[in-house]
Amino acid sequence: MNILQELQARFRAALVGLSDASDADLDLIRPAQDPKFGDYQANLAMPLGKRLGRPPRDVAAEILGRLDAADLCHPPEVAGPGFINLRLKDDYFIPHLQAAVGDQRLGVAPVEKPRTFVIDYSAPNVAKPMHVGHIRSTVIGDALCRTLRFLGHRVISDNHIGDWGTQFGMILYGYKHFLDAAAYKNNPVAELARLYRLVSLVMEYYGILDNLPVLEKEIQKQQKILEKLKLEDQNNKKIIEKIKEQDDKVKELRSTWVFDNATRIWLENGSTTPDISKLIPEHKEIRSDVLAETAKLHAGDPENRKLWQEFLPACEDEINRIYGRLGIRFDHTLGESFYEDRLAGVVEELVNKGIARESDGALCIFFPGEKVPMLIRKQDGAFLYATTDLATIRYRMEQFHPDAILYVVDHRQSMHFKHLFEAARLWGYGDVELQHVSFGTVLGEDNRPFKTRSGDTVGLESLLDEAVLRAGEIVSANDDAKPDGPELPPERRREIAEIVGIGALKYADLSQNRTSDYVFSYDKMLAMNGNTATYMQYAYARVRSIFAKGNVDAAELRRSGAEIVLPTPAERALALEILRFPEALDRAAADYRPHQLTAYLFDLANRYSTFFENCPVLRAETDALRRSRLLLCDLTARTIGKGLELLGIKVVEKM
RNA sequence: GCGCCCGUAGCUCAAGGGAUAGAGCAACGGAUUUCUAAUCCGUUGGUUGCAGGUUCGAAUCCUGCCGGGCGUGCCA
Repeated sequence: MNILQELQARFRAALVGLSDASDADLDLIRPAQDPKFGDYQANLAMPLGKRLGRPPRDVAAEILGRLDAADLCHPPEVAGPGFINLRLKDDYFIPHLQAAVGDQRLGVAPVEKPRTFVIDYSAPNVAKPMHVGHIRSTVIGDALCRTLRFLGHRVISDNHIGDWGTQFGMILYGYKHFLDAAAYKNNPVAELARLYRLVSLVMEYYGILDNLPVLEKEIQKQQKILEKLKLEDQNNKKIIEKIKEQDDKVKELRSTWVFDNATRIWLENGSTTPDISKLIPEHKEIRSDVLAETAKLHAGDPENRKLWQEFLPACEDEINRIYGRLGIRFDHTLGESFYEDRLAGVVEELVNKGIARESDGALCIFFPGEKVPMLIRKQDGAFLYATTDLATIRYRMEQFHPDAILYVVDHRQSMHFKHLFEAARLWGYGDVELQHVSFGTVLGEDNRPFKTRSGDTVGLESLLDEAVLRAGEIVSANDDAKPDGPELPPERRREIAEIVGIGALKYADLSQNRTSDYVFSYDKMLAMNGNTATYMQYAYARVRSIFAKGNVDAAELRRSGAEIVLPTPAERALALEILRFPEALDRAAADYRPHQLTAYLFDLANRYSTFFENCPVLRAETDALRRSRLLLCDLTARTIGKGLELLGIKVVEKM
């Protein structure tokens, strides 16, 4: 039961015949901003009055004259310039609450018109360990899958893994030159990760070696420009500004040089772990050789192909282990390699249709009014990720016939997706909704991209371990402080810590508007106050604890036919909040923003806390009131549990 | 240079063109023989970067400026 939808339906009927009214006006029916305005408010009389050329209050009065909602709410009031304030009758919504008691879906009706979604998220490069950068895509994508699926849509999740790129060339090179056979036999994943790191360090060394002279030249050039500027009119404000800008530019170049040079020395004198200083001289051509290994793989070289087939399962096992820990699964894992044999055909067709054309030796798709094209084939004949993405769209359209394809990818790729979607439309895929569900960067508490102290990106697994470790400390401290003494054995504490730690990590990400960067903080995500998973899990556990303490069987209670009554404001507020669950899910799904759901859960948990403070449950004055309150507790817990489940977060019975 | 995004309380963030811009943290003051205080209640704190404009109504839409991030032809 969606109260908002019901109100909108009633208003729609009341607006019939009122010229110029449309469904868009119904969007202006909302939950009240302030309790003193009632439960819901309709703000549609103002724009309507404007369009009809009549005083809004008159329009509001006319609408109310036609409105048939006496069963839903008390007589509405017109306030201010024409706000219509609506106060629901308890008799109206209590039966819906009562219905939710016996409903697996908590009164959330499936959508009338299910759509088919393909959701593309996580997409790590499987040749290297997952890191902090993968968490947002993975967590947000998973939450969207779960939420849309629960709402009744058909959802196909597809992990478009990187299993065909240069990273595999690096591992191939490493395997052929640096392999520790015993280590590989013992733990292939760890050895491949070691090889990857080794090769990338040596490559970085030669990259820097090449880059330093270029930097020096550029510094000289920019320095000259700076000197010239200094000779100009020093009273001109614009010149002074330019000098400052130019000075910053030079400084930045110099600091890059200093940093790169320090890295060079660091790599040369053997202070790295592992020490690569002895390897450097023996692998002067590593960068082109790695590319050659990649090219050989793509060309079908039997040895490289065989090795790739050997590596891939190990790499996939590794990421699957982490997905297992995160509770994430995919319907499909169709990586880049899956599309390899389709790319040439895609390019040929785009050229034949006149969508792509040659430019500087590459094949490009140009867009009206845009300077930069999208490249679909390089000068050397190799394909690019744009090519794969186009082939992927075709495959998904043919295989799944989706109404929408969502790409949960960070915002830095917005131009790529703009181009990709435009190209897809030119190619004939104009009907499908193509959405870049973008998100910001994960920052450290210094407001810079989250890195370790030595500057490496943080591995995803160590992130999980740290969150779980800290959660464990909190769980133990709390259990030790319980009034009747600790009740959790060590292994149970560990299980709870895993759920609390990983839940905190996910929730911290999901509760933020995905479009902005977000600042990563263990302390904040594990805080017990505020909008955190821990607070929500705690609210859930407290409810369960009441049932345990009162020796109440929740399932039996639900079947008992006990009635809900709402004698106090705290109970009424909690009851209404429970019924708003469907509205929150709709909002979260509408713009693919899970933080709408977390915000709702936080509101719900807050109302519950107020209720919990004010309304004794087990010690309620009468047995009827006790049973009513137990039902409210149960509904709250189930709603929190379901909401968290849709976010991919688990709950515990005790914590 | 061009393009995209962002700028809200000391900090981290909310706010569907709607009434007095809200939370958490921090600070301060209260509540506990706990139905789990990992809590609750309250106080303080704002020129929503600046200047215009559109509108009955702007944090939100438009224009310009200031500040920041990201991207910008053969990586993904």
